[in-house]
Parts: sequence; C-alpha cells; structure tokens
Amino acid sequence: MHTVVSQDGADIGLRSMSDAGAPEGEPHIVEASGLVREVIAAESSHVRWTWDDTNGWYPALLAEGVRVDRAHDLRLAHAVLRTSALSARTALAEAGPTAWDRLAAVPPPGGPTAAALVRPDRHPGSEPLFDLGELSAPASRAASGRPDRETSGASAKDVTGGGSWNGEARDGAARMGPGRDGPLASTSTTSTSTTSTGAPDATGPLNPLTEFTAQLRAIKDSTDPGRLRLLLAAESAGALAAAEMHHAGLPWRGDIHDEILTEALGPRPRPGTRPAKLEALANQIRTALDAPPTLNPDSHPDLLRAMEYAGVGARSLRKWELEKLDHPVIAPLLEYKSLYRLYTANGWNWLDTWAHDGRFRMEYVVGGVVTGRWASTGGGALQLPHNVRRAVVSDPGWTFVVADAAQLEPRVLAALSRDERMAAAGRSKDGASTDMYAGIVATGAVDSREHAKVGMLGAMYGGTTGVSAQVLPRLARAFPQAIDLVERAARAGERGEVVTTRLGRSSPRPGESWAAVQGSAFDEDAGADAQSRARSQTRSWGRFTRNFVVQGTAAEWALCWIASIRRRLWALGEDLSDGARPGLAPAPFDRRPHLVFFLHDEIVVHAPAALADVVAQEVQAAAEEAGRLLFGDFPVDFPLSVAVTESYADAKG
DNA sequence: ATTGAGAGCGCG
DNA sequence: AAAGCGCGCTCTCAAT
Repeated sequence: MHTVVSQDGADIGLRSMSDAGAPEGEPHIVEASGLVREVIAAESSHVRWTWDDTNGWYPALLAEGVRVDRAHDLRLAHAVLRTSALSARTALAEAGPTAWDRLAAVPPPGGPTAAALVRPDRHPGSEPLFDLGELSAPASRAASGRPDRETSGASAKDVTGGGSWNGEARDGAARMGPGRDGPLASTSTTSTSTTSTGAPDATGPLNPLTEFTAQLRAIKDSTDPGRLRLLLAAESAGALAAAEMHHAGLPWRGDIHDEILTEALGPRPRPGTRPAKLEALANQIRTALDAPPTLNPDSHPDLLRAMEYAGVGARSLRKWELEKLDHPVIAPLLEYKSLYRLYTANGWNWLDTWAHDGRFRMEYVVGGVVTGRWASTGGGALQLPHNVRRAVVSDPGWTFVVADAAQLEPRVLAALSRDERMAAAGRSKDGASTDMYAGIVATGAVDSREHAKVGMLGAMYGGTTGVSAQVLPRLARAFPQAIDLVERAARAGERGEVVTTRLGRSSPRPGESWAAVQGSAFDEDAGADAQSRARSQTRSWGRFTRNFVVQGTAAEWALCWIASIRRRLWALGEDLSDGARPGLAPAPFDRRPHLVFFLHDEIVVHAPAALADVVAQEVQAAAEEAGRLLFGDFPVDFPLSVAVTESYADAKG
C-alpha cells in the first residue's frame, strides 16, 4: 500500500493507493503540523510513503524521532525509469522531459550551509512545511555527472612566480562551505523546483499523484517489472538510509582529530602562516633546489621551473612520477605534498566546518553517480583519509560494526555473466580462503594473487597495457563468460549504444560532442588528427560502458545490502539490557543500532556494545539476502570482512 | 571580486 | 607499480 504525500497549499494531502495504483478511500488533508501523527499512526500498516523527494520530507520526521520503514522517492524513480532500457517503450520514457527531470536534490538540513542559503519554496503559494532552515539545492551534479568530458591536451601556460601563502587566511574566514555561498541564495517563490539551469519549468507543476500513476504504468509496461520494482525500492530505501545517516551523524572525536593534526603538522598555525612541519619542509625543498626563499612550493609552475633549473628531471609533480626520480628534493617534496594535502583537505578548517557536537553529518547524494553509486557533497565524506579515521570513535558503551564486501566487483561480474567457474573461484570450500583472487590463482589461470587482481581490474576497467593486458588472455581462457560480458559491454559503448545493469539502470548515451567528433573523422579532409581523436574517444566510451555494468550492478548489490541492514537493525529493537545506555545519537536511534557510514562496498553500524555480535550476524545475513535478490539461486558468494571495534581506523583488515 | 580550467590527491 | 573506471575537493593562475 502506498500513501502519496503532497503539498496542498499550507496543508498536506495524503492519498492511499493500492500497489496497482487504484485510489483507496478518500483523500485526506492534514495540517502540516499533523503529519507526524499521521505517519506514526500509519506506520504499523506497512505503507510505502510516496513523495517527491525523501530529503524534502524525511528529515523533519526524523527530527521528531520518527522513522519510516518504506518509501518511494518519485524523483529518484523518475530518473531511473526515464533512461532505463527496460522502460524505454513506455509513455513515461517516450514523453518529453518534465519538471521531474529537472528536479534537483534537496540537501539535508542542518549542514554548515544552512545559514547561508534560503531554500526557495518548492511548492507555489504554500508556506514552508517545517521551519527547519532547509536550504536550496546547490547546483546539483545532475547535469555534470555525465562522463561527457573531452580532455584537451593544452598544457602549462606562462609561468609567474611568487604567489602568497594562503594558509589560515582562509581558515579564519567565515567560510560557509566550499562553493556554496554564491548566487544560489535565490528567493524565488514561483519556481516549482530548484533547477540546475535556472530555466523555468514549461511543463507544469509537480503532481505526485499523476507522476506516481505514470511510474506505476511505466513499471508495468516495462520489459522486466520485477527488476525495476526491486531497483526502485532499493533506491528509495537508500534515500531513507542516507537521510538517517545524516540525522544520526558519524561519531567524530574532534580532540583526537586535533591530536592527529598536531602530531603530523605541529600546532595549529596562526593565520597567514604555514604549520611548522610544512614550513620546515618548504625550507628543505628550497635548499635542495638551491632556490630563493620566495619559492612557493604550492605553485606548480613555480616549483616545476625551480626543479628544471636544478636538473631534477621531473615532467610533472605527480607522486608516482616523482617517486621514480633520484634527487635530494624528492623526499621532502613528497612529504610536503602529503602533509599539505592533510592540512588543506582534512585539517583544522575541515574540523571547524564539518564536525560539530561530536558528529560529522555527511550529505550523501543518492544516485549521484551515473552508475548508481552514491556521491556526497560537503566535507568529502567518501574520501575520508585512512589516517584521520582514528577520530571516528564510538560513544561510551557503544561500538562499531564495520563490514566490507570482499572483491565485490569481480564477484558481481561472475554472477552477472553466470560464469560458474569464476563464481566457484570466489567460493570458500571447507573453510578455505574466501579471497577470490587467491581462488583464481588456485584454478591455475594465473600464477599470483597480484596478477589475478590487476588482471581482473584491467578487465573491468579496460586496461590495455602492462601486466594487466598480459594476463587478460589467460583470464579470458579460464573465464570466457565473464570476460566476454565486459568485452561486449565495451563494444556496445564504442558503437554508441546503451548498456544496462542487472536491475535495469542504463548508461547515458554519449553527448552531442561525441557524435560531432565521430562525424568529423569521416570527413573527406579528416586529418589523422581528427581520426585519432575519434578513435580515442570511442575507446574511452567503451571503457565507460564496460565498467558501467559492473560498477552499476555492484552499486545495486550494495543498495540491497543496506536496505536489508536497516530493516534488520530496526527489527532488533531497543537495547534495554542491564547497564545499557543511550548513545549521543538523537531519537529514534539513541537506543538502537543504526547505520552511520556507507562507502560503496563498506558500511559502519554504530551499536550498543551488547548488540555488536547480533548486529554482525544481521549484516552478514543482509549480504546473503542481497546476493539472492540480485542473482537468485546462482551460486555466488559475497563474503564480508566484519570487525567489531571502537575505532573505525582499527577495522581495516 | 568571481569564475573556470588544470593539476593533483583522497576514496572505492 | 602506473595503465584502465567512478567520484569530491583544494589549490593556483588566468580570464572576466
């Protein structure tokens, strides 16, 4: 049963509909303040809350301590149905773009950007539903997330020396968050949606009821309703999980983070100065290069020129290129770059901006990646360096259950291609290793774990050189079905065709510039230049589609995994054992194990210590469930490495 | 002052 | 170890 939620002036409309889309009972209008009560009352009957955007509704419910079990996120579902090859011949897909296509994600409330922006009212003529200080979407990545890029070979321009140390000049300033305090503070009250382009919606307002009906129809008319239903349910469950993780926050010990920084960099520097360790290294660099004190190691042109003058022989400043060189400047330079990165990306400024009240509240962007993986915005939640994860410490009396799926992508490929031999290589026999790469070695296909790994990565990414390419023929002989699947995906992409994941997410078509470049290669006067550019572009798109099917299906597995985890965790109930104490997470999670972090193939659950073991079992069971949901009875294993630990940094293993 | 590109590195 | 997939973020520098 679905309950479609829609804004109705200052009120909220609630409409029950069967799973087939038939209205049930009478429409129901409640005041905005009454929604929480309605949700609580209806939750026991397993409704699927159907709304335009989970981030527009759910945070307010969570703030009231209310969790919902199921949802249907119309915005996310629309995006899938719009481009899926399975629903290509449906009215929804064949119709022109609607306002739903331009709907940008609403970011969760309460982030460091909250004070800076005013959220445009997404429902004309209505008052804000809850006064939470919700904000407008930043220009979302919806339009830019496509791999439609051309890399021009343009190189270094003219070089100017000097440059001033940025340092704490910025750290001290009132930064509201990277790139988000700009012109987005629109106060428009007429737009029905926040769009990336700012273009007005020509196709009318957002009507959740008609959209929902259209989506049900599209699913039903699709070539595989079952898969799409699962995909949309998982995607929506992901949206719920993402909102819950933002609500709960990742436990973050600012004092430990500060210790890490001070240890590595020296004490926090005064504005306008480098941390002591960086300053010392900068001087070492200057000395090694016989360069003047004005040499600014943060300026690439400056530094490259000084290195050339000193005869270092560096073509770029990339770490792995520098590592090949033999010169006294290399060691201090590499260390400088490493510490500089820590300081700028995850230093005190980051701490001030993103970690408050013992929590880092990340903003996930569900479906933010073309392949279906999540993206994040603000704080670099998906790029937390390993060396700062020591700051992630569970609350007193609580612990973390950290789990990651071992070799998820090759296992997904094995199942996707129904390659029984490859799947068998990943299955543990009699307690033997669950390491799939070791299993591949055991088949005799390749002679070392490293070869198995780079070979598989090359097969899934489209590697054409080095060890990866050398090993590929052997893998192709041992696992013809798996390799054939990725090769076919690559060929399809090279032809400009669309490829599709297990549950039905399809790749975007190449952009207009793609066709233009291809066309120009066929011109009479097409030079070798144009032809090679077209060829390079073709291969590049082939690598994208090759990887899309694997990465996208792995993302679906992960989505099913967390959907199952969050349901199972809730079913465990509250920790009421003797000595149990509430954590610092807000209701409804203060006495319950809950997800706090998700990273493509890895999850962190924050749990009362007494429940750690049962949580670990549920996480394991959820992985098995995810495998069955995607691949049925096909005999593929998705083993996890699970750790129970009070510090995230101790989990890796 | 603001914006965009390029370079580089963090994560999977 | 350096080729290949997907991202976000920060810096500098040149252009606006």
